[in-house]
Amino acid sequence: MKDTKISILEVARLAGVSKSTVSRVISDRGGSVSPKTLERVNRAIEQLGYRRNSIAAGLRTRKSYMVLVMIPDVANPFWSEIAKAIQDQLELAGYSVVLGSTYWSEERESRYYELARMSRFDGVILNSVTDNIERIKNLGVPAVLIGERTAAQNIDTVGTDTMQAARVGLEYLYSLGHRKIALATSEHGSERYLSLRARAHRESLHEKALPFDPELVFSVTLNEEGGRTLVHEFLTMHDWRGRADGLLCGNDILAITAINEFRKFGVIPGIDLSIVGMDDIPAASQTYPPLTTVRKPKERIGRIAAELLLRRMQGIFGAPEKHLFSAELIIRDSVRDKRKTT
Amino acid sequence: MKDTKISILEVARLAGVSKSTVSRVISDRGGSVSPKTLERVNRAIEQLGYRRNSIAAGLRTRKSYMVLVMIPDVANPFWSEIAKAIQDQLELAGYSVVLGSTYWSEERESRYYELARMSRFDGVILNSVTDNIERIKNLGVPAVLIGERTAAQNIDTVGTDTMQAARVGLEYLYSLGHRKIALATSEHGSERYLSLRARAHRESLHEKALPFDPELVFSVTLNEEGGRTLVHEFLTMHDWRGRADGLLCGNDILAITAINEFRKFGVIPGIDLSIVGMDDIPAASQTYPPLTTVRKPKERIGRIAAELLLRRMQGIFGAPEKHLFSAELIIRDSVRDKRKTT
DNA sequence: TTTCATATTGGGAACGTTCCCAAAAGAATT
DNA sequence: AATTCTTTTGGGAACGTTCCCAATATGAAA
Repeated sequence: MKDTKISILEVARLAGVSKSTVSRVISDRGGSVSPKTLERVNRAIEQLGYRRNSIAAGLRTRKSYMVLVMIPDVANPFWSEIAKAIQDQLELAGYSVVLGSTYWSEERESRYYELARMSRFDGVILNSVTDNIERIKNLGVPAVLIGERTAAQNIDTVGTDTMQAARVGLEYLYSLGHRKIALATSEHGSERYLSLRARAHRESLHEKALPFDPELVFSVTLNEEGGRTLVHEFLTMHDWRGRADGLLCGNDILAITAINEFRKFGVIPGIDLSIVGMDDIPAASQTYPPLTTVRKPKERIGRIAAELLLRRMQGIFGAPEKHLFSAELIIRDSVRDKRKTT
Repeated sequence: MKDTKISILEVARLAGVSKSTVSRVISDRGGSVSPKTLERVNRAIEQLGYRRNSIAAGLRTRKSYMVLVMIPDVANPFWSEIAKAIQDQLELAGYSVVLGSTYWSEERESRYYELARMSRFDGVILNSVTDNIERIKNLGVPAVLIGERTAAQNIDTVGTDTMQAARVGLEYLYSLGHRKIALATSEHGSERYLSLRARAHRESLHEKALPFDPELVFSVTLNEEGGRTLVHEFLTMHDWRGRADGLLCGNDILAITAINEFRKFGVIPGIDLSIVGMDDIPAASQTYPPLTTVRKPKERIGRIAAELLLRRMQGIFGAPEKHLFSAELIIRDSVRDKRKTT
């Protein structure tokens, strides 16, 4: 009932030319064809409803024009915005983007690695839960890593300067008079994030000659559940009002959840406790009060990663590149100006 | 420097067997191989770092074990949850899921159609912006449509009963004493949504013998921008306080944005105006006040769609199936009980 | 031991393209 | 008209698998 396998040969026969000529017509690699035959071949294609089998073509050319973008959570706007930027850029160059969401599961991640290894994609852009550098190099195709990965020496990476981003938030809190600043971040995935943010936290305190209270460092996963855990732990901390006046969250999901949770328990964010997020996802401007956060250049990260991969796929190799962007403070309303007398 | 094309033949040579035998080992289709040779072949594979070229295999078998899931917006939790359910189900059956986000762009949609047509995927699950049935049938592979599509006669569809969902929300508002209920929905994509929800709205009013005020039907896109537009239009409506006491939104993104926007303008959601959303995305429980909404069975939709596609891909054809689920009211705090005296 | 059934192996022919190179056909130059 | 150059065409040979079928080895039954 359906199209029974019409290949290049059937087209060639109908058009009265050779398969090579048909191939020249359908593959845009500019083999010269006379206008007359071009017309004839196109008519035959139309008539037979022929469709090119790109699997077969890919077998011969070793190109699929497909790129795998593997990220932890497609439902997190931070990631989906990066993915969108990548997609925009790659499609301009004729590549199709395929999204893989690992949902932080190593098993899923392995699946996608397997998929990529099987010569299906021309390149991969990824943020790996498990930082298995060997596995990435083993893909056999160009790969660009997203995120700050100091360990990944020989791989192209594009990311934000995590420490700088954390410091921007901390400095702001300090500048408005906060002196007891808590930190909520994750141990999920690479431990480096924790240490980087934690390090920024500690260094900041040290510079200002402020005391370091280890209980003010909360380690939770960077999702809504983590946000609830955070608030629970925070509020059960002994004398928290005396101990903390500010809170820097590892991402906006955490911060937004925290804002809502705190309010449920009668703690008014931005009054009783100042909160600063990280990433600047769209929802950050929709909270009550709107969230002050540190914006990461998501669009830029995606675009640069795509450009870099594009170059690698064109065979332009060279020393691995490391792109590290700095983050920018977005002032909204979740931080109180403690210098003002109330 | 890298793996220079090691094929099945190199493995066969090293193991001292024929390529057929190696093929039997790597493709799990259970051709019998003696334990001894199995062992030898596996060692050779290991030793050479051989990796199966699934493009070549796919050319021969006409199977790719990849499924394309094409949805409008991967960043909307409603869609990403459905996608996740599909993924879970299909992976169980050995398929890999590839996500395509069209971001409501017809051009992107066309791209994905093209991709799917090129014999790269074994099946497609999609929610199409443009409801081009012909195009879907032309894919040449099994396809399952997500959403209520009465027009799509010959295609398998899985979705929620839009009218019933709308009615659930409306009935609830009515039962708590609301008599002037506004509706915010979209003209985006298929007009059917508008008419279905609008129809439910009108029918509901009619049943209760309530007057129909055409100005209480707002047509906006189902995203944050639409939410802001909605609130603006709503508040500039003449004598809105006298004219409306409830608002049913076409999806939660709209409702959540509206909640926040209303508050900005001093209108307290759940007190001054009751708001009901639709979908029940996670963020709905995080608003202030938490959003009363109508839950669609996202996980179920995804799972059933996947199971259906799976059956089709196994060659089990038959009459097109139409699965329509009903939605369930989730009561939170954005609707006021007007029967109580205040 | 012979005979038969069964399990295991190997060799070519697909699958549908593109690539390479040579041949043919035109166009331009002498 | 002969020569050279350029454009257009065609015919195998890949690409790396799986499939089909025949051939061989193995084991059980007679």
